[in-house]
Amino acid sequence: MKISELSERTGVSIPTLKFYLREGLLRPGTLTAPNQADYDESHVRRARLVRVLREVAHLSIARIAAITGALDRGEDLYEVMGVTVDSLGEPPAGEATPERRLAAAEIDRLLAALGLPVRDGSLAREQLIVSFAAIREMLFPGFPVEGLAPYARAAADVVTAEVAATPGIFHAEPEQVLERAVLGLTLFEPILLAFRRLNHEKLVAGRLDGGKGLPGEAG
Amino acid sequence: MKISELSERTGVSIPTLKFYLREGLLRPGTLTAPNQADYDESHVRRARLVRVLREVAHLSIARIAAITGALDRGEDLYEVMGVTVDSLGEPPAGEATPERRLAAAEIDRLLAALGLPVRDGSLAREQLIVSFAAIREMLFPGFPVEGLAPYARAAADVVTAEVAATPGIFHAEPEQVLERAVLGLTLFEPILLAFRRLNHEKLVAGRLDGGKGLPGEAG
DNA sequence: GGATATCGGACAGTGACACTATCCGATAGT
DNA sequence: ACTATCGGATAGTGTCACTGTCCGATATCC
Repeated sequence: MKISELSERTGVSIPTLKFYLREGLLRPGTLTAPNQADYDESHVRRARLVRVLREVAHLSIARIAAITGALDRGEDLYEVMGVTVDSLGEPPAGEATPERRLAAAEIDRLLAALGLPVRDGSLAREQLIVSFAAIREMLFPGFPVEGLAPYARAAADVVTAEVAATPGIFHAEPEQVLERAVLGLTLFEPILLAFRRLNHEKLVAGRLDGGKGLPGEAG
Repeated sequence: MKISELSERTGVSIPTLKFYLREGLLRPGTLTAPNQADYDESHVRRARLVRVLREVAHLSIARIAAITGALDRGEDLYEVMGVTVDSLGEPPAGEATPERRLAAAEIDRLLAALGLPVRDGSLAREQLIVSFAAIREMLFPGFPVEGLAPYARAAADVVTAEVAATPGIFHAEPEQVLERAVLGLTLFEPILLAFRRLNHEKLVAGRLDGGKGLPGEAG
């Protein structure tokens, strides 16, 4: 198919598809003439993957390029998941303060105790460190690492449920296993967050007219 | 204190503080002369709040302005939490397709069954809808809304643990209850996500070599 | 009390980002 | 043959979060 059909099938505009081609998010089509290229179903799937990564996971083009690069290079599942984990969210912004270094040591201890992988430079690890340090600095001074255990447990529960719900996932065609792993990792994140946010809203709503714990004007 | 001291105490540069003042994230100091202003501890706390919202939660200036606006207007806790929930993450990018409208109806049904608040225009609800629709479209066609229940349960568990861990939180000084609620909502999100991501990494690592860790070059 | 540093405030400029527009000569479809 | 569309290259756009510069006024140090 030509680029116009690819555009119609995916809802991505032609200039944007050209941009994705330039950035390497989309592999070039097969040239049938110096200025005619042929795109196939894999391009359709890829364009949709890029769109969902942009619009649902809100990843930058550079980070999507890292993921599609790993996919196109034929990396194995572990490598692709690592790249994807390192592409979700942004790298930490601040500096490496002493507090953060202390937090890092404690986080590493906790992760080891939980049997979770501690890749060097893992973005998930970095985020744990900066969030934990910020919690200690601004919210609960002296907060213990063990206080994070409920989150680790909840996350493990969710992943266990995910595995139970998708028994055959590792037995599909190899090319699509990787894509589906990326999608599974990213598409359920907003759901988990949304439920937590709504639970918080529910909590304060209950506080307001169950016990009138309201600190507003009434003080 | 003057702006230079505020800058030193918070680690935020003077031009950036001026920018925050212009954008209304920081209330103006008390003028002691036409070109001399006095800042206090509330400004220090606010500047740090803005920083953590930028660097840890990655919120845009406009969204932080919505939160600080609610704080400064003296809105009640429920209102502030609602504004904060609507400021976390980005609004959905795509269009309202028929699939999304169907997804919306099912999500609303699920939320009602779970007793979660369904404010009109709630960003959390929107994110549930677009993610759920994307899951159905690209990952698991025919995926039932009930499949989201494990996420709702995990989120509820986490919030329950949070409440249990912070018994006195609603009895602090009113001004700080709101700030702490915002911080509690935002600072623990990256932690929950990070643990899920690491659990996924662990899962595929286990898949690859039956329990070993890294696939490295040999993979 | 005079020199110098810093002040608050206004406004312009910067660099990154994600597209979007325009132009080109070549090819496809009728 | 003629018009629409093609792929590819280059340049331009709008937004965002700062950052830099300038101003006249005030604080601070000798």
